[in-house]
Amino acid sequence: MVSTEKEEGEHSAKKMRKGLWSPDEDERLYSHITNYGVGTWSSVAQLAGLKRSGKSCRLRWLNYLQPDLKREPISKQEGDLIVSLQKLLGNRWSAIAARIPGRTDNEIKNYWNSRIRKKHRQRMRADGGYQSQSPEMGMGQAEEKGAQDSITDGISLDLCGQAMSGGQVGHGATTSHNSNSADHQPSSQLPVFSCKLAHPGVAAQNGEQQPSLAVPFLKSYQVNFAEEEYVDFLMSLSDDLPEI
DNA sequence: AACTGCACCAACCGCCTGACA
DNA sequence: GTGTCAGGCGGTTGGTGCAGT
Repeated sequence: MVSTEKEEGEHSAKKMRKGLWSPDEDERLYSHITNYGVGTWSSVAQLAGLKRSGKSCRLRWLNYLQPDLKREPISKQEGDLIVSLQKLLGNRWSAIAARIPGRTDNEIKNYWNSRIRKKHRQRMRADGGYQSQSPEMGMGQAEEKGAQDSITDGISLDLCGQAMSGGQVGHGATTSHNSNSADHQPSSQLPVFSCKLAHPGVAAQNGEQQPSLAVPFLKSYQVNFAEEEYVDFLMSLSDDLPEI
């Protein structure tokens, strides 16, 4: 676990501290960055008096200390958006995070991985599972593929109406525009998916640097789909996406 | 009460890329 | 053209808390 200051002192002065951040370290890093900015991360670590690598400081700032981070758990709407964007962009967590304000790539990655595990376990229980896999496989390719299938199913079932800043993905019943509820629609009715999903295509095509969070959405689509067309539409968007 | 399995989360590791000398 | 360094990214690991047995 986290070594104490005394233990640190007993080691080489140059030895980098690892493990969980203490409140004091957080305070040092936060006040340094808010007062002086970042500059280079290695200098931040040095100037803030932290025995941490620049990488570690950067990670702590981006994933925890940044003032504009959301603290509440990922909502169902955000989860749906993550699923949709993962389908679209693959495991490019930073690209996905750039489209979900207040969320970090690490947070999204953790959410995704736990979701994959959950879906996969449900599937294993349901149909006897992938018995050819070794138990220590972890999140190997075969396991992930099985889980991906489940998640594709989840896209068509779980999406619900919610305005996001820049991107919207939602669905309502075919015969009704009342889609405010986050509950699943009855499966007896074919749902219609509405999708307003934006991406930075224009800027990238012009060779401009992709903005991180400030202006992530420069082009949008707003269409309605039957359920079986929805995933195809998301996939087709990927052809229009620039390499990010 | 003790144990076990699971979910969640924070952080590290290794690799890649771009900037710069 | 090449080497070095810092930053960024995705994958993975380890710790913690909670629920179930």
